[in-house]
Amino acid sequence: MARYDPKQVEPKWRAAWDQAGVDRAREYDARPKFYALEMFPYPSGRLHVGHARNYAMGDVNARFQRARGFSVLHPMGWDAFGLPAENAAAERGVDPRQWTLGNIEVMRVELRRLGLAIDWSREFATCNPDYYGHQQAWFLKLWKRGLAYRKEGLVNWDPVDMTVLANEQVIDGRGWRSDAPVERRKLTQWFLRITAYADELLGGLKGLDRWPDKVKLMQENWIGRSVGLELRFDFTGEAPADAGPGVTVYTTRPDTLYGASFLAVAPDHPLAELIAGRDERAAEFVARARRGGTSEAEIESAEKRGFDTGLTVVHPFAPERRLPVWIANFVLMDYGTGAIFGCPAHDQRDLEFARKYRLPVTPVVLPAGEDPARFSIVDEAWTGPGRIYNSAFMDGMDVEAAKAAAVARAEAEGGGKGAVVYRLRDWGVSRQRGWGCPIPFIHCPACGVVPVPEADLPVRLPESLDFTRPGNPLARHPTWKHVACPSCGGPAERETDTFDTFVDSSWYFARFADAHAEAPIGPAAKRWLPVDQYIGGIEHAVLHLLYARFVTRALRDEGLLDIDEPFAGLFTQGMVTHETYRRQNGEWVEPREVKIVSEGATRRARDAATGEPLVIGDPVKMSKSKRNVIAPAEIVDIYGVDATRLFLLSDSPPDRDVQWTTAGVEGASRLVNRIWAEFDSLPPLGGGPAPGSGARRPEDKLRSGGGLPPPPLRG
RNA sequence: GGGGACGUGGCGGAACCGGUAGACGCAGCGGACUUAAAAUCCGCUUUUCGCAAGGAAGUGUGGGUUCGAGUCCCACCGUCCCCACCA
Repeated sequence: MARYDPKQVEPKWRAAWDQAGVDRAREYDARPKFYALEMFPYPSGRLHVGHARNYAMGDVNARFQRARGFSVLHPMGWDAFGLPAENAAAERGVDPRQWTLGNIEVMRVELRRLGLAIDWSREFATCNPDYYGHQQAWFLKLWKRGLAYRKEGLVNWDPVDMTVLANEQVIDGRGWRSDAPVERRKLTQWFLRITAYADELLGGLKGLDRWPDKVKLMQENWIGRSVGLELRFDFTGEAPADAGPGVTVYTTRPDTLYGASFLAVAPDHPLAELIAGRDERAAEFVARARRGGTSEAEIESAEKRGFDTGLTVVHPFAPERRLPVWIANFVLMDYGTGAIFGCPAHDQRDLEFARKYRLPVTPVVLPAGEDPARFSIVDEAWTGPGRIYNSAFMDGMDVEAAKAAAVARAEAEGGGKGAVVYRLRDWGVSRQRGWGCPIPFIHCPACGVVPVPEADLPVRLPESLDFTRPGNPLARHPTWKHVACPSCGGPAERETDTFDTFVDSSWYFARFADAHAEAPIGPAAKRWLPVDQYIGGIEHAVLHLLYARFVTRALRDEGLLDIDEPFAGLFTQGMVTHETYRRQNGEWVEPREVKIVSEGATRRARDAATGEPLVIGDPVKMSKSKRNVIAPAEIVDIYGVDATRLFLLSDSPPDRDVQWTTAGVEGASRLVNRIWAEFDSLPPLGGGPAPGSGARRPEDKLRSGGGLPPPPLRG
């Protein structure tokens, strides 16, 4: 065979590998284990070159580790619940299950064609009751431990589609499908208590020495630990009877307490709601503040607005001072205590607020080199270091010493205590969606929230659902939700919310380790976990990777796992980009319709059919809207798997973006051909002359000066 | 507003602990093979001066440390990413 023909060679070896079962992971194997995993795909229906690059990397690693003598587990499955299936159902009337399973069939064929060393015997899809039933089982266990709970919380509510949206589904303050302004709405939702592990999740990062620093830093910032003081300001005179003795605020700057000129509570703070219930103007203010968007533009332009409740509190360190209590739109209910003390001299937001409502501005931190008699705050709050003044017992201290002194005094006088607060919020896992894992609970008018008995798991989705109308199809299904209460036997209703799909992906790696086990996590998980090398996109740096780290710990405490960290090594690969092509009228043109002409060093693009000149745009992430998507199947057809993979892995460092170019894959293809020709020209192993090349021996070939130079010697 | 990463030929990029800058690939130029082309193979290819031998400059900009800096330090310019009314 003179030339390499991938169409002949590749199927032969794929079949040989399959038959020999070389990719099967063996449980009983004396060699040390290696668990290689790439983030499993959503079955969108078509394999993307980004997938091809991701799985080629994982495949190279899996084969390399096997060659090094490890017993390798390298599985594959499908993150199969999610919105695209519902959208397809709504738009084309197809059944989400059929749509999803059909996509899996197509993508499995495409993946297998890539010749990946995957143990397909462990394949599963998260939309299969065999998988999600186990998820329901461990969720019930976490509920019994108090790690899963229901509470009323503020959510992004799409008033047109009538569903909660994840933050990622809110684009510039509007629902991504309906384009309706998203409201902040109070809704009772299921939560997982990830905050109980905040400290451990933060501390655990230190041990992850095979994770990119960038990802660890992003998680650290996301968890956002801060040390400060919780302090109660007591009401003066007549406060509403049910308002309690005062308002508890949280601050990281207790050193600036003597600069306080007001208190402010969030519009959702119980006190604000209490006032709103008695005062129409307050109610109006609260309603308006709640409507405010969370998009970047809105926050930047959002004016600081407040409502004076008329209540006053006593300054805990200076009882003669009275401070007004405001409701302010810039105070967040779900951070700290939902209430702050305003120190305009040393906080920019407080300063803007104070200027608008003519509240006093008293500096208490003197920057080095300033004269205390002359120093004043104009437009910019001073947030830097300095010496404390105007502050009684803290006068003369530096900022850090004053913080400690203020906390000590607040604790001694009983009104406050040092407190560590995290930016991290509990994980809201409820979605009003029909194509997801049902949350296994039953609402009984007599018994309240009752767990589905373990024997009744899995709680299966009904066979058919109506996705053509907005809202949750499970909630309006005629029969599905009506059940007898497991506790009293009376009529009751199922929970109709389903899990956020990040729950599905928070433990799949553990299921792969014992994919057919009776229990959610089988005994073989002990052998394989943790994942030794995990590979995926940087876009999951926080959400998926943090959720998986949390669930691993929660399941460990439940006795299901015996590891702290799910992924010992992490690698984040770059995206595959491609040039874009546009007509003069701005219309995007697909690469396959473009002819590239080189004129000296400059490249020009023309429409391959009409010759119309096209504008070449910078390489950007492949997307349908810019029509610059390359389907791996077409490339593999032309160049074969090896050339395609070689190009994707060699043209650019794996953690950086790679620009897809036809010239590049052609170069890779030439190399594959040269290697083939080199070996093809050698005599067969049994001796005798090789066809067409004379009786050359390998040594002659290496010495002949032709072909590749010898590799450099390395230490 | 806060945090982080990165700036090297026409292009993607290499250079590991501070020690020959530009590996490898693409594009380009020249040659071999061929009636011709494709394919393949060989050579050249940072810029600039020079017929050549050879010389000079050169890793975003300006400083600094060092015998020696793409690499370390400071400032600036630019690009990208993450978070963001987080008290």
